[in-house]
Amino acid sequence: MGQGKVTILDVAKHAGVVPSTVSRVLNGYPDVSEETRTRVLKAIETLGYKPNRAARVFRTGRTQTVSLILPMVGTDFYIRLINAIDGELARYDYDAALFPLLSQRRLERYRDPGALPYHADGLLISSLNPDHLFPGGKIPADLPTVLIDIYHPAYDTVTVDNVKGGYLAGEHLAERPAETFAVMVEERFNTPFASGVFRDRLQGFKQALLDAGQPLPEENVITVEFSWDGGRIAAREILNRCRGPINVFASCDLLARDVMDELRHRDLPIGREVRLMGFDDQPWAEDCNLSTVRQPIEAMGAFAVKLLLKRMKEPDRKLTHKVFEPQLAVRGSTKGGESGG
Amino acid sequence: MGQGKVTILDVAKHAGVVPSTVSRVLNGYPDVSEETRTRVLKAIETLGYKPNRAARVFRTGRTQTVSLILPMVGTDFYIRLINAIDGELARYDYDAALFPLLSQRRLERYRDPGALPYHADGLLISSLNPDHLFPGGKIPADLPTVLIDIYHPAYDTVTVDNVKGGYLAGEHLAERPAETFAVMVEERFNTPFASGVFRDRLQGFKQALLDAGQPLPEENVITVEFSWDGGRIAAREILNRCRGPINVFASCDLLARDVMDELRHRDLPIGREVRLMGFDDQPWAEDCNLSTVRQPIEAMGAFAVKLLLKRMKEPDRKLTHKVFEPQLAVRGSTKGGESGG
DNA sequence: AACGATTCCGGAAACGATTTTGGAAGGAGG
DNA sequence: CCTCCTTCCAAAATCGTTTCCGGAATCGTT
Repeated sequence: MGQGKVTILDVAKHAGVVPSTVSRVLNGYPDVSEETRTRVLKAIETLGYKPNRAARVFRTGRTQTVSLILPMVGTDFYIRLINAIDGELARYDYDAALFPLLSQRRLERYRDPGALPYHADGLLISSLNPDHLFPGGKIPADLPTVLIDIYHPAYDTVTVDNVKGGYLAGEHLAERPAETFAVMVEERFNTPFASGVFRDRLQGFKQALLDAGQPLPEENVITVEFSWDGGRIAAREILNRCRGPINVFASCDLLARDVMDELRHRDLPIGREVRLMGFDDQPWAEDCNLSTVRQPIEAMGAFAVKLLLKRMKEPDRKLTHKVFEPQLAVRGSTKGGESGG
Repeated sequence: MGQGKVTILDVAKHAGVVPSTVSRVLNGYPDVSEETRTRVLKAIETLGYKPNRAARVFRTGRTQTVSLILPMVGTDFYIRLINAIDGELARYDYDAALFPLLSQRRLERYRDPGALPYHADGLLISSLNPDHLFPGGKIPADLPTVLIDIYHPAYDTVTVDNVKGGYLAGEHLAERPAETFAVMVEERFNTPFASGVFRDRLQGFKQALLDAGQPLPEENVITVEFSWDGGRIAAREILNRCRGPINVFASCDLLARDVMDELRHRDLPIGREVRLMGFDDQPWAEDCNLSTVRQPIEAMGAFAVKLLLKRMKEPDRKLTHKVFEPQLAVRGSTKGGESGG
């Protein structure tokens, strides 16, 4: 029963009350006697009434929805971020809608202020620079917005200190003297998709080595494309160039795993002659026994949600630029060879 | 200019016309002279008018949106599927909103017919069984719906013939006589997340071996949990149990890659003494030289979108159950050892 | 018994667009 | 000059809810 055309008016009529009373029941407002409440509830039940979301959104101007715009959904970073954000939003009775920027066409559609992502109470943007994303650098719709994993002076931002992360990795490896290499992922700048995190990690890493008096030669920075065997290629090049003890810093764990596979293939014991660090602390990094740098992604996601909700409540509050600290996760892949006591 | 509160009425006033005329201009309807059109357009420009999506949706009852509900977003299958669906929908001027079922809490929210995913013109559900997903098995909102990667008699469905895929793999390996193993991923049934694809693949595989007169012993089916090193563990067990030529069928490529890593670690030449097949044809399978079974995910996504749009146009059309054929992708990991000429 | 406060509910005006209807102006044809 | 058809636009109804206002009934206090 209920052909989907039942309105609040029908319910009101059936219960012998007026629409505003039904609305009060629906929204849990006070000023409704227990008796009328049950009568209305019963009418809703028997008529199979389902509130019209469009009408409600239209009237109230609130969607109880937050849109999350991000480059893609497939990497571990985004998976964890999505999980964290979705979970936190659910706690506050908000829905989350995901909008990956999977094609040029999509991106162009999202330049229209009337596009679906802006049909929300707030906006979370991850790893994308509004300056490059939108013409004029302004987000099409005027929504409360928080940026994640990318810094921008004009928005609330939640980032992790990648320079610091690289520095930690550098410090850690510098304690174990060896010929040192850094494997980088190629970033294409001047696109919305280059957030500069890899550059920052490398910068911190170099600085740490410099501070330790072991500056990294420029030719020891090996840049590879991000493909499934980029790390293998890099590993081979390193092993061709060098025989003694080696330190390798890979700017992300995926890369590190490929390097590790290649080393294992050559039966090189990891952690003694060759030491390896990743970055990200992917879920499998512990199983791999891979030393790495951990980003508190879950905390970042939760913080971003809370920040956005605050911004939605007080549009005029001053900007927040939260920077999370990465943490060193030392495991077997760098265990041997300390120089100091 | 334009505090975000400009309505169609303001535009009309400014242009010296009536709201309905502005609406006609906005929607490209006829019966507007070129002169008024430009006048209205100019008023829109100077006032910075942005149409109110909520009002439009409310009035028209159309959202130009399709919701995609799926278990998660991180695996290659879903990434490709999302890409395909998103791209196809964009071609028809539809927006796509993603709703991964990441937590129990989320799932419960989505049982409410007023939840965000149902605020759309149509619904795509991937890999989830409505019977287990929703109490009573009925989708909360009465929307045009197409199921992907799972069969159900009461809905339009788009699936791939996993039994056939397993059969192809079995046939292929049976031509290369050896002790044969199958590595399975554990599926938890009676949850919304068990679509049965792995079971189907194994069933087809067994049948092929049976038809070839080389039935697969039950103890040669090795079931592992889906974790990063499940494949390694399986590989070790297989190698412990058997010395001669070996055929291994892994029910997905991820598993196959782990098996491969373990074999490589032991310096066993893949493709001669040990032959390996995967399933899925992940993007990196070609680089790995891994024989596998390819699912036409892109075609499935595009077909599902077209089917949904048809269903939206004609709610009474008869059900479609489209089954796509998987294809064998023969590569180096199974090249050697044919028995026949 | 009088009075203000509280509880409960009805009436009606919004919210901002689309859609339907009707009619004025202008042109063509008899 | 009258009729008939286009072309163009105005007027008003409408979508389904929420919210504001106000009045009647009930309650508690003095």
